[in-house]
Amino acid sequence: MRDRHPLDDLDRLLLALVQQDARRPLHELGDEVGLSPSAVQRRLTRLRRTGAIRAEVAVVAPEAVGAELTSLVLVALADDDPEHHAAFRARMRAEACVQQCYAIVGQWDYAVLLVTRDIAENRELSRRLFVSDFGVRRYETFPSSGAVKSGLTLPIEPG
Amino acid sequence: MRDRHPLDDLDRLLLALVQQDARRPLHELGDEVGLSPSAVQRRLTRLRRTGAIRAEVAVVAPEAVGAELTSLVLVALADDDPEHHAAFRARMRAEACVQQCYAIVGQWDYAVLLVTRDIAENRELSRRLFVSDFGVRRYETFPSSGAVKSGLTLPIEPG
DNA sequence: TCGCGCATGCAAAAATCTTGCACGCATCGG
DNA sequence: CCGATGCGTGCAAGATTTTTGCATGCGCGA
Repeated sequence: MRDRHPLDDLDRLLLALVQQDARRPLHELGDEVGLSPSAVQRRLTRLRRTGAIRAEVAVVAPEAVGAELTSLVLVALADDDPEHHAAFRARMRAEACVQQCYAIVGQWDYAVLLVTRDIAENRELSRRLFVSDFGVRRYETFPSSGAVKSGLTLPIEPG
Repeated sequence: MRDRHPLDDLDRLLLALVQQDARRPLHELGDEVGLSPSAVQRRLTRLRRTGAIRAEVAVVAPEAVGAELTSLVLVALADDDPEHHAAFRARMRAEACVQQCYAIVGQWDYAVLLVTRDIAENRELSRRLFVSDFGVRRYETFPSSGAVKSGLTLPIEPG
């Protein structure tokens, strides 16, 4: 969270590297950016502490764990009642199958990325998450027929 | 890719752990699942080799690198010409600002998650990516006013 | 029953990470 | 102008972690 430090080019370079592969040893990263292993180490710990690096995680293949169906669900709530929105958000955060959820502006209020075992589970989940309470007015599901690209790899430019 | 092995419960448990935090030492994971460090190690390398673990990456905070604006773009191509689709997909894969892109079924063909510095860059990018060539018929942009939940954390259940 | 494949634990060896220390460099105030 | 101070660095020792060889145990099929 705390971006006390403005991030210099070396920081950005390191971020670009570790967001591709977080397992590379410090001396390798060091070679690449022209820094000693310990300097790299200290920068990384600072980036972690300040929140520039949120986490270091393994990316699991959905098929490998039986998550065969990914779908995008657009949701519109019935009103702008903050309570309804808060409840909806909380529900999204709590539900494991909700991989991502963005509040969006336009004719829809939320975009939800749902990962489920199959169509049945998806439907069951939708029925549970997107109706009645939470003040959902309507929702529309777009099943994915395949991820063209998926990841959290941000574009990082110097400067 | 190769899911030669069916993944037992320990594998799933390990996946669930490392997808939360890929930096925990083997002996810690071992304690948690009841396995020696080397056994954990061998399972993890197998999971990597078979593709169940796609990558281990650092999750970078978008704001930290000047990516202030995330938006969802729904895209419909003009026709089902495989060439057009292939070209479009290639373009999506190539573009750094395209974080995610899913082929979807319904009134839209693709859902694209665009990460940009600001509205100007977003617009510039859209103009470049979603018109003329690639056979894009129309597209609609939904700027995100905040991520309720974002990550690649899959639900992993035993069995 | 025997043999084989496979996963495990253990322990040694290798690699990596961590940390204390001294130095260089820039900024700031006297 | 000059010394104090803060900050980041490299180096090297020490701690931790990862990797690997080896022997064992278990399940399954011949």
